[in-house]
Amino acid sequence: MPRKDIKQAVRIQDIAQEAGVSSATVSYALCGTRGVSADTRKRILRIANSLGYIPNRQAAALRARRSMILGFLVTDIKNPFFAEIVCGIESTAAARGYRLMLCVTGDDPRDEARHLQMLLEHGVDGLILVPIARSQDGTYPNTSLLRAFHRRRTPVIAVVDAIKDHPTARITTSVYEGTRLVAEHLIALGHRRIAYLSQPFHRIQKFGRHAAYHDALNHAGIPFDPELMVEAGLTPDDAYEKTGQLLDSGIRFTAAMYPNDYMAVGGLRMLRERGLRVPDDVSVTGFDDVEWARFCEVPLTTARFPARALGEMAVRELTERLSRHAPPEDEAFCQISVSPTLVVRRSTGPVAGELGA
Amino acid sequence: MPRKDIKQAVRIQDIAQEAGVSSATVSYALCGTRGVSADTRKRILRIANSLGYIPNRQAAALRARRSMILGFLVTDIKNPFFAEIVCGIESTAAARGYRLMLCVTGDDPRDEARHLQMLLEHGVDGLILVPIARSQDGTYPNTSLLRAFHRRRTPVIAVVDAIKDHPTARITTSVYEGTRLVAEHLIALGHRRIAYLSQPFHRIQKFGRHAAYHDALNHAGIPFDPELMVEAGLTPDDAYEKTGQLLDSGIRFTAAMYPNDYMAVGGLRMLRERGLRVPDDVSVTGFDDVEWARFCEVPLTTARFPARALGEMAVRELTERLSRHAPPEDEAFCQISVSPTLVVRRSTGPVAGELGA
DNA sequence: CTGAAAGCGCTTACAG
DNA sequence: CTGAAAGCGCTTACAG
Repeated sequence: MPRKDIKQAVRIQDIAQEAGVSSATVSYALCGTRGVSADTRKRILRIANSLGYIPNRQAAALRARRSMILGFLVTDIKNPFFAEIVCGIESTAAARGYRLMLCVTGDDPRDEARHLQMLLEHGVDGLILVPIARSQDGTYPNTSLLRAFHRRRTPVIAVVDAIKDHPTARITTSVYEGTRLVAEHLIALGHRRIAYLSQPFHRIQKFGRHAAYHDALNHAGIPFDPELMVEAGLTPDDAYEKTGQLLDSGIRFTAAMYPNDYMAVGGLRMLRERGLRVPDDVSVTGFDDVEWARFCEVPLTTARFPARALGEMAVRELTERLSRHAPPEDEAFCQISVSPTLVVRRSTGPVAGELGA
Repeated sequence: MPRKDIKQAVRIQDIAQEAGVSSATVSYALCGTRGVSADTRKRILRIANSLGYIPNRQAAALRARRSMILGFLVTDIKNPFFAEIVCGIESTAAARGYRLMLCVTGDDPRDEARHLQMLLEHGVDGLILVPIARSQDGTYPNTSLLRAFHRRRTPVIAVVDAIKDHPTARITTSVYEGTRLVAEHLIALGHRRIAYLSQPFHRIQKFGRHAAYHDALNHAGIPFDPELMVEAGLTPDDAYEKTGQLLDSGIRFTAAMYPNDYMAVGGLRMLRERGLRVPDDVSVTGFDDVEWARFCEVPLTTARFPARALGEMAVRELTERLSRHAPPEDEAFCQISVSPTLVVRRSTGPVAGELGA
């Protein structure tokens, strides 16, 4: 028994009836997919408006095979660098009529798999992902799911990091360049014992951060000391911990590099708690140049990447490809690497003494 | 002409054929909506799996009138407080089988309207929103859109802020309590000239921040000085600016309150640039207790609200109501106000001298 | 426990 | 410029 008080949603059919035309005509008038006489169109629009018509996107999606939804899969939204990328993605997508389905993986491959599966089920028109989740062996664990996107002709674009051993479109940040820029800045200031509070090692790319660090030292004739290379988790809390352990170990260093600003603030805090002055006692560097980097305790020297623009570019590439009905052959339709700029602030300075020992 | 190389998506119908049963049985087996003999079920699941079946949620949504999507409308995702709420929402939603459609309004009522409209069109099953967008006259501008959600029996829950003059469910942070806690902490430290770098005034609630500030002063017998109440935008940059202008004006104050941590870091920076020590010269307070608050230049005294839990609660209320098929009568099915805890860190201290003049 | 069939609200060839 | 009709892939009464 249908309840009288539940107002049924108005459909295209209702407008058609009211306007005395077919539902096809209403659809064409509303979407502009085909010419409709000016009179009829105006009448239809007026009626749609007066009836409070709200198109049903599910139905449209089912029939037209496009959902007008983009998926974004990210490891951690609390990292302000990713938050800014989301901003860029959301606003650009909205301007083009797309909505954003947001998935947070917490850097867990199984979570990423579950989310990719759901994104497939919801029929997103395109996928942007930060594919940081890697297995311990360094390979990317979810290639089979990505292939499912490919089979459906759903374009996929990796952002920030590329996907290991899988040729997809990507807009990556040149971590090699950035790390090298930062390292050489420190070396130029006279630092020779530079600690690197790095990411989990299995996530490091072949020609990535570690390579840049090594090359910079090598180029300056500074021997590499493995003791200075410390593995840390991707949060300020872990950077804080690991910095403390490094100080406890008695290993000498005059500068500390962090793989992102988010972690660098954790490091800064530990140094302060141990009574060390930045940059007088230790120079500190971040990576990314998030909004907060210049508001830090000591404004951070860092490598700047245009986070917001990264998100905007990703959406542009995706939507352009969607509107082109591009041939599915070139999975890697976009291969961009964004270069950083070195931003020197107060957290770095010339060497004074050496820390530890 | 259908291309041979395009592999058609496998449908329930294909599984049914392979298994020699009806598509209804496949649907029941997959969703568990009705009993299916153990044998048949097992066979169906095996076939679905081997065929790489991916359910089409658009079709299911259209028929069953539930999209399994929740909408979240937020003013600014770069504010870490909101980023943390998103975390709570996303993980809780995912655990219950819902995806998240994220909309960022930038505190613009027109943008909010556009996004609400799209959320309606996409048929979200529930809506969580931070309804900060208000018109200049202090009323909430998008009530008519919210009524459209109500007509569809789509539950709506406001988070952080309530919706002015519109009875919806809500999980708000008690800004009155928080502000009062912070103000009285400063008063107890001997401060009498407390600047308040407030939000845009038209966004202030009746029994909100300003009332708490006034009451705290009043209670302590301190006269209110309107010069100390400064209107600022909701970003660190604007807080930075306005703090500078306040210093330039020569108005004396020994403490500065900010309406959130995000803005407080902007204030801290300006104070540092002017050579003022915190808390020796000026005490500073934030609001929210975001992750970064304790990593600040000077760790912030602030009022802590459980951001992540807020998001989790909102999703729980929403999904519980959805599964209950609750009567639509009580639009305000949830009326929770979360109380803060005062977190005292290094940014506040006893009065020394007075600033300015 | 199972099946045949209607229908969710659109879009889009097909025909005029 | 317009209409009649098929169909997207599901779910769900209805009937047995």
